Amino acid sequence: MSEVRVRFAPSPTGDPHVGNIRTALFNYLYARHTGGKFIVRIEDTDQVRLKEGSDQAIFDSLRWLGMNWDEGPDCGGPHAPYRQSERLELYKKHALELVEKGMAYYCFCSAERLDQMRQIQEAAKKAPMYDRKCLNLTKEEIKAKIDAGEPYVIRLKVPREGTTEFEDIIRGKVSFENSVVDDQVLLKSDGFPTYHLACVVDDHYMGITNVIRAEEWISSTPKHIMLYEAFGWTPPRFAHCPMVLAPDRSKLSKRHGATGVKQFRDLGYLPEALVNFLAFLGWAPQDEREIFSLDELCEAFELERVNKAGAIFDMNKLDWYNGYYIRHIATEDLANRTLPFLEKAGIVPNDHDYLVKCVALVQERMKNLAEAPELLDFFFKQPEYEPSLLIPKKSDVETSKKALAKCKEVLAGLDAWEHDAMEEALRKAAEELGIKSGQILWPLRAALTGKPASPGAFEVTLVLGKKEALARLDIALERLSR
RNA sequence: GCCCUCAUCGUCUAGUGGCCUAGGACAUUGCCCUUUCACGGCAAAGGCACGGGUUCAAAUCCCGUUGAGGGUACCA
Repeated sequence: MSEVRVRFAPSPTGDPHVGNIRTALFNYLYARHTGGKFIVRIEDTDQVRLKEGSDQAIFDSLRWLGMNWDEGPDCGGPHAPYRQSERLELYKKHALELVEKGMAYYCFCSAERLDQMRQIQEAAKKAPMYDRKCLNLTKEEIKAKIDAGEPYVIRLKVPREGTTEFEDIIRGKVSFENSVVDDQVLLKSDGFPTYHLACVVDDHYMGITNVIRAEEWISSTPKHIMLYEAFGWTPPRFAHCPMVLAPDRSKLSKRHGATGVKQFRDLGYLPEALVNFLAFLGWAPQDEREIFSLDELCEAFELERVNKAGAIFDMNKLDWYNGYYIRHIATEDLANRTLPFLEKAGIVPNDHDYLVKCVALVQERMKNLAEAPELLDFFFKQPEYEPSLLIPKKSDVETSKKALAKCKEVLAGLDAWEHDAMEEALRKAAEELGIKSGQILWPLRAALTGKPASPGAFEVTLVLGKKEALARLDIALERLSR
């Protein structure tokens, strides 16, 4: 058995969609699991949909998620070029070869005529299909039209009889009546190939052994198989992955919110979380583990275990994964990753050790990196808050004043600036005042953080330092006295 | 319309004829921990789309129905 070779073949139309990236992931995992090669190929055969900078967005996204490739437009390889717009001659040559063999033909029909034809067919409740008007043009007629500069396309001559079937790795046997397959355009009038021609030619010459792609391609697979047969090539093995769906079960699209990989990065998702989540959309291991690193996925992934049914992209689960990874990476690492988000919010931590200490306190509360500023801002500036925040439920102004004054006294007199001593001293203080610990700890915490929810009072006090803590207590006391 | 594909808790899924009284995770609810919010722990609720077969035995096999998704372009 020869080496597995798979490819991710996106068209450069912008920030890659998470659904496409999930397909890329499955390709990548299959390649790494089998010790095969993972190839990136840019399918830029549609000049209309091209978007500037897409190649880079694709490379960035793959790299960000940790998927590296063995051959591609940027790094080359034995079957370069890996950008279809640079292989036009090859496609044209093969289209012509099929015309020569009588398996494809020139078509001079205008877009308008095709449109009209389809409308009539639809009105008659028939499947829209090319009517083969140009199938029987004579050599002379064809030559005359070409010489006259008439635009043309080349169409595959699909047999009207028989069936075409294939064994899908995920779905098993899939079969189509040839009579429902249209005479697909192979070469467009602008000289570019259609996807169908280009991917078959490239997959053949690039030695692709397994075509792993989304379910939406099932219906075009018979056309591809016919092409392999027409050229006399052995088709690769096919595996059609389930679709990634929106919560309403429709195709996940922009109207459902974030769909691009870069969007998720900007929203504060960790690549580890996105990878783990995406891998579990349509695949599950044999055991009940939920947490897998990319390497562990490579180890465990089996194409045969991929599900058939479409999977809804569940943000809740993604959030859980993200929170999980945030809690489990090193604090130092997390601090570095929050930096861009903090800076964007105008928080510029100049003391790295201090930042790490602060991050440690919010690590188990953070669901995504974008929350870092609102979780951490009070560590870097005096917080704004309503005085009422200083008064916990079942307490009152006077008690809070008393408590805060006592805090000042206790903290100022504390020699050992560490957790246990502070806790002991403050709890004792509450006892002396005859109030519950919550009646002293809530005001303290609120005075320091300005938030109803935050890390614990002792931890925050410790990190903020004696001087800052006392200053904030003064401000709190002042606010309560207004 | 036609063609293809699919169908287990709300969601992602385990399950390949008896280990299923259908397991796990997310979400939800309750309790515990607790100065708050989280985290963590414990518990609860919640599912084999429907109808026929086959079989001693079916979530698992077959047929049909329904529903959902995809395709039906000189887009990929």
